[in-house]
Amino acid sequence: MTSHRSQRPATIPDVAREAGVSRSTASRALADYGSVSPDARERVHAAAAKLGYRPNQLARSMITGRTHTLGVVVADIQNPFFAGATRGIADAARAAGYQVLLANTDEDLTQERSAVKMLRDKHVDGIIIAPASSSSTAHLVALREARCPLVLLDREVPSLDTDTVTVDNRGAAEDAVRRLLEAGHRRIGMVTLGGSGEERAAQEGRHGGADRREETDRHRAAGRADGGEGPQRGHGPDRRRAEPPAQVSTGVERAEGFRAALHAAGLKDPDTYVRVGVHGQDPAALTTELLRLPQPPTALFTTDSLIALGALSAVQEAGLRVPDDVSLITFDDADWTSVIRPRVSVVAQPVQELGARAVRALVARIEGRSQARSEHIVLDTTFVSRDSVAPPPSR
Amino acid sequence: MTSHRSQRPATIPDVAREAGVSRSTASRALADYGSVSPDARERVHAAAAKLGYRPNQLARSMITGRTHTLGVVVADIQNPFFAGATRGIADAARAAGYQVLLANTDEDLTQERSAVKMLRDKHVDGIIIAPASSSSTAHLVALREARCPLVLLDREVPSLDTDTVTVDNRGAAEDAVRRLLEAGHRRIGMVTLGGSGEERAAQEGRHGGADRREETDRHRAAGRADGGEGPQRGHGPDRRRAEPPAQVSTGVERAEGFRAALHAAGLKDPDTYVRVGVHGQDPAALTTELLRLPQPPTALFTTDSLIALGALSAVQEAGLRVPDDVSLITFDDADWTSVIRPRVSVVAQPVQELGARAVRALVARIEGRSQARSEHIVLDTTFVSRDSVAPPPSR
DNA sequence: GACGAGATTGGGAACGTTCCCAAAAGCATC
DNA sequence: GATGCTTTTGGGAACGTTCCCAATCTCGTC
Repeated sequence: MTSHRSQRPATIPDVAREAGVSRSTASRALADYGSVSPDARERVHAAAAKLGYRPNQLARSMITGRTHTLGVVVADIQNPFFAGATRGIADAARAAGYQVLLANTDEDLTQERSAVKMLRDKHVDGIIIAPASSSSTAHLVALREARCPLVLLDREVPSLDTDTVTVDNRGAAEDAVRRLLEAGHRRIGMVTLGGSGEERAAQEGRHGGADRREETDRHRAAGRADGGEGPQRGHGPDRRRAEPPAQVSTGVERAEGFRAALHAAGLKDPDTYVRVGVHGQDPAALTTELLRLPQPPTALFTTDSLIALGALSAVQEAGLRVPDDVSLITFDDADWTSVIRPRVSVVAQPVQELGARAVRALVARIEGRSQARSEHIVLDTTFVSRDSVAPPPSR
Repeated sequence: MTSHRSQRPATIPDVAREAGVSRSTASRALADYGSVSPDARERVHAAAAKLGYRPNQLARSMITGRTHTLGVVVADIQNPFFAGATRGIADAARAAGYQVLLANTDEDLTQERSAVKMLRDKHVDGIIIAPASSSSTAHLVALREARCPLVLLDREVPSLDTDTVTVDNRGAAEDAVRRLLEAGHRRIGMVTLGGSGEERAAQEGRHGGADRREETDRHRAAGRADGGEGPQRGHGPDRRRAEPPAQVSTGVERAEGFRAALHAAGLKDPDTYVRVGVHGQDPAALTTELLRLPQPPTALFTTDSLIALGALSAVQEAGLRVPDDVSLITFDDADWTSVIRPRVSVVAQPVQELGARAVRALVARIEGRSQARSEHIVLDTTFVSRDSVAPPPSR
């Protein structure tokens, strides 16, 4: 086969000519629709094999309006969480007959917007996105208006009516923190990273200097610790920059769960030990800040495995030990958590499954076999109890 | 703008009509080529903005023959090495104005072949691949024959004349092992994973027809695994399953470096402590096998961070400690290697840079600005000395 | 006012497919 | 042999763009 080693790849007209039929008949025989006589069908297939014919998907997409391609927009493929989710997406997409066009945004809204634009221009059949912001969502709204199927992965956007695949972040965080409380901890720290520096600077109203941004972020992060829940609001008029909207829903929800647990235990000022950094910031520094407090936390709750690593190194740097001096629970069951000593107790998310379900929901939407109402899939997390939680040190 | 919220997205004819010019003029004004009067240009741009015109890249690709899309085929996006490389690829591609179509093959040749086929059908401008096999490469050869730009990432295929981006695996491995030797070790184990189970099963001869080709490959690869160095050949006929062919070039080269170091130190039977598993196999089990030997190795060399994790857990399982009982060096500076105690000494590869260089080489090839001869980029590894290497225990 | 050079413009074709529809062929029935 | 039905076939158009080329316009010069 493929004996004719012609320069130009064979097209349907070529195959038709070789088989002695018309374009239409050849097309029907190859795509297997309409009616074709057994004889013609066979000749066409033989000709196609002989010429090494491969259908041009671009041309096909032009006509059918379908590319069989899914756009995937994530913050950071290097984060094991997203690597796992992407893996799940890739596998499920392949199984469903779709390919994956990947964009990495580094939590940067500008990049996210341009990625979405590109994906639209390339006419992907649908998009799976872990949006960098739950507030700046014009590009996502536009997507919906253009009737482009859209599934939100891991993160939610309250104002957007679309399918989502998430976990119960609030509940899982509350459960994890409750375990720390049950171990006897009263001073529990939370370290998380949320939103992009860029967006925050933009929201602050100034956008010029790149380093001023850092500075605002810092205030913001500190401010975030001030709350966001109603009761804590009335700080006075000039604290405006002290009430930053938490950018990604997961961060917000986990913080809510964190607070709820503390609240239920009758602890006040739950945000004393909360540190929210911007993406790219060193979580170790944030942790060190906590550990240097006059009354440092005796337990730490971190919202992903990379942050946990930073926290761990800050703890070591401070000459402290897990779990004797500081207990630790983190979101995400990274590969090292069960090998490192002490093994780290984690809130395990079904990362691949999250991606796979997103694909299934998206494909269902694309292929028109799903109800009008948007679907909100919430998968279970699993608390994996290991050795990083102990009672607080007795002083 | 975009006041006309029409169902069908605007096309060039729409814009032309709105601006009162012809299709051609509109196209020229938008794509900015040929000559267009300032007046016409302005009217066209105004019309485009008003209608919210977005060029259809599919149609454009049909004409230009360029999709501005790069195909990326990797074994496992969840492996931090590939996650990092993919990250580098995604970033560099975006910078160069390309998008990334991702395929995950799980080291499975069948999947790899079909991924390559799909990418060709979608007319990607070029492909970056970390091939699962350095011997079964018909699909890659076909790619070359179709003049599809191709860059090999991380792994080489000797028989294929194309650009490659790698590190000096042999040298880096030799250097690492030499360090173990210098610390006084004489029994050094190597744990690696190579090739896919599927291919091996096929190569063992049981797998139906169509694979006889594969079988010949096996003999070749086996010869290669023996070192290619004459002296070590004669092991006797029945040791065949003790000499699994390392399928991917990195595995082979690292094994070569390993043997070269032992050889230079005057040690014989360098393969006594070499364990090669198939992809998906548990590296901990392989390690345990080594540790249970009557004369177990006092140092371990692993070829990626996931294997190191497995080795580490086997060492712990055996009640041994790093580095007191067993020293460890691994390829790949995963995030946890500097946080875990003891910190693990590693051969760090410039993962993102590897991906970025692959993109640059590929884009240069695509855009025709590279010489005819294929380019072999070899990046430097860095040995990061930490705390996992100590002298062997004195008995 | 005729001429030519250069800018500007618009129509037609092309890319490779699928889809629509009308024509042709096959075949049984009256 | 004409009629009607079904199967098979092929030509034309369409998708939305870019490219080619010839036609027109502008304008300065003799």
